[in-house]
Amino acid sequence: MSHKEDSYKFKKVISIGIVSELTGLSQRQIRYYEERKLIFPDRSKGARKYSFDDVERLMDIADKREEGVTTREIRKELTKEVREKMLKGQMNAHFRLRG
Amino acid sequence: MSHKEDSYKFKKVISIGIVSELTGLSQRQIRYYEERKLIFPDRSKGARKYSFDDVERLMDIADKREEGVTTREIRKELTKEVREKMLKGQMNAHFRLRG
DNA sequence: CGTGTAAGGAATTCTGACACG
DNA sequence: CGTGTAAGGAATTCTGACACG
Repeated sequence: MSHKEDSYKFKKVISIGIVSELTGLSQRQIRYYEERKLIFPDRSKGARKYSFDDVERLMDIADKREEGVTTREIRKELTKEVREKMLKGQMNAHFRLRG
Repeated sequence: MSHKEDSYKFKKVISIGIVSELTGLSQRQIRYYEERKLIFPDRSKGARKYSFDDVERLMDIADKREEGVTTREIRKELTKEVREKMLKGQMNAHFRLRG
């Protein structure tokens, strides 16, 4: 279930300059989306570090912004997704327990 | 045959400071192995950028160095591998052509 | 040969703020 | 609200060199 490649996708090692090149977003935009809690980089000695997964998420955010979706709405969608995943986890645990 | 994860593994986006943390090698060592043609980072505005594949390769190099293998020998092994891969590619082409 | 280090410069990143709308 | 920009500082990276062995 867990491949070695998974670590590549989720390991936060990319600096903001490269993320900006990869996504086409300005550093200002990327930092702002963090402020709005849409993205959660790690920090290595103060500097933000992103994963490939973060880069993909930023591209999704960019698409939604172009469609006119506000950061607030994107944030809500994220919250909802997290809520659904937790519920799913609960249900899995439930059915696992009951056969 | 080609997964999306492949691009994660080979995309050169990691700066030398992070590679140093990831491998435990000093920046001096990493640059020296490049000088000896054991590793081939990209450059983004002058700064070296490495892939996860490069990071793994550096760990292999580190292991060999600890065993006392010289950079020259490691370089020879690499040359040999490349030679073998080219031969294999030739053979694949050969048998594909002849059924 | 392989690695450490000090040196000086150039490029990167960070934060808080002002601007505009 | 979302993004641009100038500002000043701190941390990063680069190269060529000297050191040691």
